[in-house]
Amino acid sequence: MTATTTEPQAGAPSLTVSGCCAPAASGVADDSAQALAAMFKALADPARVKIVSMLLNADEVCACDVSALIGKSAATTSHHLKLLRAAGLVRSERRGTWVYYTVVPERLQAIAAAVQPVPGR
Amino acid sequence: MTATTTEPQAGAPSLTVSGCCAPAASGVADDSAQALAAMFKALADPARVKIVSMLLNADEVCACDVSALIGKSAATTSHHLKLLRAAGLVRSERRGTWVYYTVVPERLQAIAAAVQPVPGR
DNA sequence: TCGTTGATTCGATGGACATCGAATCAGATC
DNA sequence: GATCTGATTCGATGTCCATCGAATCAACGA
Repeated sequence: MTATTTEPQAGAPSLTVSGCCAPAASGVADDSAQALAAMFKALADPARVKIVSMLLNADEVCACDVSALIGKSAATTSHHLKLLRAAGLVRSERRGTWVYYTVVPERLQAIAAAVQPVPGR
Repeated sequence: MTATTTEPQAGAPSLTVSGCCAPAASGVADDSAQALAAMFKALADPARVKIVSMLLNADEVCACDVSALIGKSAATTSHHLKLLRAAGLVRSERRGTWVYYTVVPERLQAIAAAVQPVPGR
């Protein structure tokens, strides 16, 4: 496995059903709901929220800094980064001894779009 | 407890630090991260994603319909609705025998804003 | 080649949560 | 008041997860 692992690149599902008028608010499909819930779950921890916050304010962050900034052990930090990577929200790149993390903007924008209210409502 | 319980109405925290230049990507404050993580956790379940999806596509939904649409028991449905209410993402209103749920747009927009990349980046 | 340092994985543990059946509460109707 | 129906709460249970210490892996420098 190389530095950047293969992550899910699902086409952004939206909470607002893209098709036509549902009979009585059918809602999103089962698999879409599952995919979205997985992304939300990846952010459902203060430590991971902080990590993504850091990445949003600096294009890349060294893993060695993450541990100190979230105040957790190296093992726990690696665990959180792994979950974020698995959710496709961040990417990792090894340069020599250090590993740098960057955000995946498309995925975050997908989340933003998912919770946006229907325009015509 | 009346129909509409008291829910958190925290001013939308943002993952992008609103203040000035952080020394080296300090990230969001501890309490803001916690508040955001709580909102994400409220959506970290397919059933709750479906519920919010329904509410985004219909201005209000009867609790009696929710149970059928997510395919869970009434008790479980009530549990999920309670969590969404506690997170301030939905509101409930009792009208006679039935309870109707509506989305809280500000809160969802807060989530959307939180994962939005910094404009000037 | 060896020791050093950073990153990840492994194993264990304590706590949180999704789920449901049963019980209870809240209105409405008779 | 009695009863019916919908909504919520309670208690129990099985599973998932956050956390850390220890072990392992990866790259670099002496």
